[in-house]
Amino acid sequence: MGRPRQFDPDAAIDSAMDLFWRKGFTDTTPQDLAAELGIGKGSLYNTFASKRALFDLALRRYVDLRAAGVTATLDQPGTARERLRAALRRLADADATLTSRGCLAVNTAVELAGTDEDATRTVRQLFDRLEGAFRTVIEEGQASGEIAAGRDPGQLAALVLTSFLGMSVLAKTTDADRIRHTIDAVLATL
Amino acid sequence: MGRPRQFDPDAAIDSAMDLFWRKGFTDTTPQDLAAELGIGKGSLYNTFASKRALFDLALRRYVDLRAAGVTATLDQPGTARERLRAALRRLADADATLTSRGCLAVNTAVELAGTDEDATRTVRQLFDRLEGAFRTVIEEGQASGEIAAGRDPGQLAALVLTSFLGMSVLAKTTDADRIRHTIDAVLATL
DNA sequence: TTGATTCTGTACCTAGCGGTCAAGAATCGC
DNA sequence: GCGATTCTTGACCGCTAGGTACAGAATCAA
Repeated sequence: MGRPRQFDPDAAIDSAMDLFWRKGFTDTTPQDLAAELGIGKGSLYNTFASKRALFDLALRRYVDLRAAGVTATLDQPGTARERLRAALRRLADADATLTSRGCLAVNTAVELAGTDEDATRTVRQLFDRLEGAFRTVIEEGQASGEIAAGRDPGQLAALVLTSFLGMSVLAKTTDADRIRHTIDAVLATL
Repeated sequence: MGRPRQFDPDAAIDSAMDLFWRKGFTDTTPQDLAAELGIGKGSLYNTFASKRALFDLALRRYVDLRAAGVTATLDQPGTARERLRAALRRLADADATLTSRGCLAVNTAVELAGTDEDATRTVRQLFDRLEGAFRTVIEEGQASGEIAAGRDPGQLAALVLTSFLGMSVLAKTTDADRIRHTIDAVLATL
């Protein structure tokens, strides 16, 4: 009972994710959030405990979305190489475009790691999931003879992950073309 | 004439660089800076136009220090591979240690790119300088037969740069050991 | 000395932050 | 219809940010 909520909290988290993604945690104010969600500040704080709590939900959603997106792409049919390229493209496109906001997880790592253990853990979780997914495809590629079997798949996966993180940084200072070239460079080494 | 300044502005920039490096631009307050430099806020603003202007000086200094350090390491005697490893180690050690503050340029790219064209340019300058230096060593390695000559040196240099940026991000969430492993992974692909 | 000049510390200013609260509006069970 | 309950709006609050003003302290030229 009681007055029904006049907005969808779930959609609100999506919008909040978008804002935090574009502006970062610190530079996003409660005003900004309320305006973006189209609600009053009171409703915001009535539904979410604090700016920080909302950010947590948004970050978790981002991590789930990314992880799911990448594994889905990697599970598509095709050679290991093709699937890896598609996955990196997908990540890069989602992150690099739209005023080059980069990757929320990377942005958060840089902004909050060291001061916020919770956020750091969530970010690390995404990194680990991505690395694990990369490793699986690489091993498949090695099994099919498509990728040289001599090299440690864990090492290769670490390289791919690190390159992706680097691309997310690069995306903030350069154009999408350079990102695509970098993807080529990564795949050429496998 | 007039009362002589009671602190060294040059040393002040160094201290400021250190603070900005650890806490980021937004989270560093004029109070913090004055305290760290051991001077009053009045002196701070009498010497430097604004927090932003001080940051600019600090960032430029960082860029010069890094660029000089890397080229110096790469100019040392040794094989191309050895020199590259030393350079990456040096970068990683300077950036990863000490409460894992990462790389000031990377941090700045993530925090300020998109809203601050000046800072973005300065950061991009460092990235370009690093990539250029990497490329030179790689070409030397190819000439001496130490690195496979078949691959585009520009592509390899882009890969090394991107990996370094990725490591700077990773450094904020993981321990130094993982960074060292990643360096190995990068060198193994050359 | 005295003045002109430039530094120094501290009090102060305005704006905006993250967050709270009171008054009213919807909904429900009865 | 009437409470009880929960949401919504918008005014409000304490605090700190980035920055300024000002009175005093050093210096130098004359």
